[in-house]
Amino acid sequence: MGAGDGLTQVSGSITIVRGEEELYRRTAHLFAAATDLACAAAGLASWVADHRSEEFADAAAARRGGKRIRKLYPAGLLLDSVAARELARRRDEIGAEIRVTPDEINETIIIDRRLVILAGDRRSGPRGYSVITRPEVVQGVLSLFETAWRSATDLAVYNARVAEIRQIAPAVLDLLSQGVKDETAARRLGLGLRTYRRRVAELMAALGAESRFQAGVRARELGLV
Amino acid sequence: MGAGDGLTQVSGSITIVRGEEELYRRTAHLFAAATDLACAAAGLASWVADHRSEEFADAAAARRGGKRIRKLYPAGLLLDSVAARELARRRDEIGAEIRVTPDEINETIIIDRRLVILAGDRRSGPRGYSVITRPEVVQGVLSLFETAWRSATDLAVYNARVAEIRQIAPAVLDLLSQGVKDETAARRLGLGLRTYRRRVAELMAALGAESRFQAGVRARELGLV
DNA sequence: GCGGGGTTGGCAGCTTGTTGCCGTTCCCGG
DNA sequence: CCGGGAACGGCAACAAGCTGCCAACCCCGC
Repeated sequence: MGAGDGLTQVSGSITIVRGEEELYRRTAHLFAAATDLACAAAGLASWVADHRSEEFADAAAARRGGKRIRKLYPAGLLLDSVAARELARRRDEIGAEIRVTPDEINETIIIDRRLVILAGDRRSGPRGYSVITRPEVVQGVLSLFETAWRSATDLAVYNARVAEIRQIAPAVLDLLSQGVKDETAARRLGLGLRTYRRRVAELMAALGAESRFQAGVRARELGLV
Repeated sequence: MGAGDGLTQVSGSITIVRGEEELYRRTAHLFAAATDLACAAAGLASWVADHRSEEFADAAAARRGGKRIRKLYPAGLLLDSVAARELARRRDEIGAEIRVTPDEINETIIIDRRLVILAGDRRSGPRGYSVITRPEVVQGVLSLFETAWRSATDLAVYNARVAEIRQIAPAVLDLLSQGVKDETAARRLGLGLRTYRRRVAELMAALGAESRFQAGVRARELGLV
């Protein structure tokens, strides 16, 4: 069943594509023609997040034609100034509306409200992508995206909000990832313990984490540590 | 100063090489000719860990010639059965002596006790590798490696030790990375709280982590979550 | 100078996490 | 059956983490 060509056909309206090159081959024309694109990305560098920005430079140039591009990213990305700048660049050069959320994101692309690409588990081998055109599924995913979009925060707004914590984030995250206890870390940074813990709580909020283990996973995932 | 060819010459005996392809190009002959190889790897998939296993298949075939290959890996890798099997394969097919340690590892390769390759920070752009022949530095790094090697545990021994925790590790790690509290997690796994916490403590020991944040970072780093 | 707003840091109460202790249970070997 | 060893799970003591409270301080505008 197509085991050799990186493609698995599951049903008439759900297709599993293995690997990003194959996905690109099959979907490039859809992106080029799309007038409405919605993406939820787990990070800065994934295919979902970045997929061939050149096409979107083209799309941006055609923005007068009514193309709409929306991208949803993890809020934690803005703890890193390089990533923050890159997101702003994507917004400005590509004309994408960008919002961020501390909630965990399932990597998703929705094209013209009628085709959905879901990224599979990243852990095992070449990544699988589900390409779905079944209307009920598309509507369901779109509904979830809209909900997430509505509760997300505009890039510029959130960026301003975390500008200050971003200054201290690397130091705090570094100490946390070394297993340093709060009292020691606070002393090293010349902060009171209460203030250090405030900083940690702010970082955890941005990472959308409810435990320190989860925060560690998230921080590593986003390349912050 | 070679900015265009992926190579930066720092001094007569310390060379910075940018990117793994370039590093391979410059060192392949050294690996082929090496009779003593010592590697400390941060994970399963990094260049340091895996660098062209074909060459070592050759090396294994030539084992009668007196080649010695030692590899040091993070103990946490053995929490994953796929990784555990892969390490055993590398030991058996390549004839490498493999030990594991819970301590944090700096990615290092030592060739014939006279050349050292240190992997640089993985966070920014193409990875830099320092190729060092300066004897004092080589001896220093070698000394550190020997110390780590001595305190490390043989693969088979550690593997047997964690075989049982490995069964439950995925479930525990999954719950931890979702931010689930201990009491809830224990109930979900049908364990008493004290036993769940024993499991968590064992996982943290294998990960060499002293805080849950650090454990989360390590677990993610090793691809366990 | 005064008032308002925001931040800091110590304190305290509470929750969560860490680990020793010990009785209970199970398994295995003699 | 008995004894020994290991694991489980409840309990408790303690440490670490979370967060509200509030006084003190700083900055800014009027």
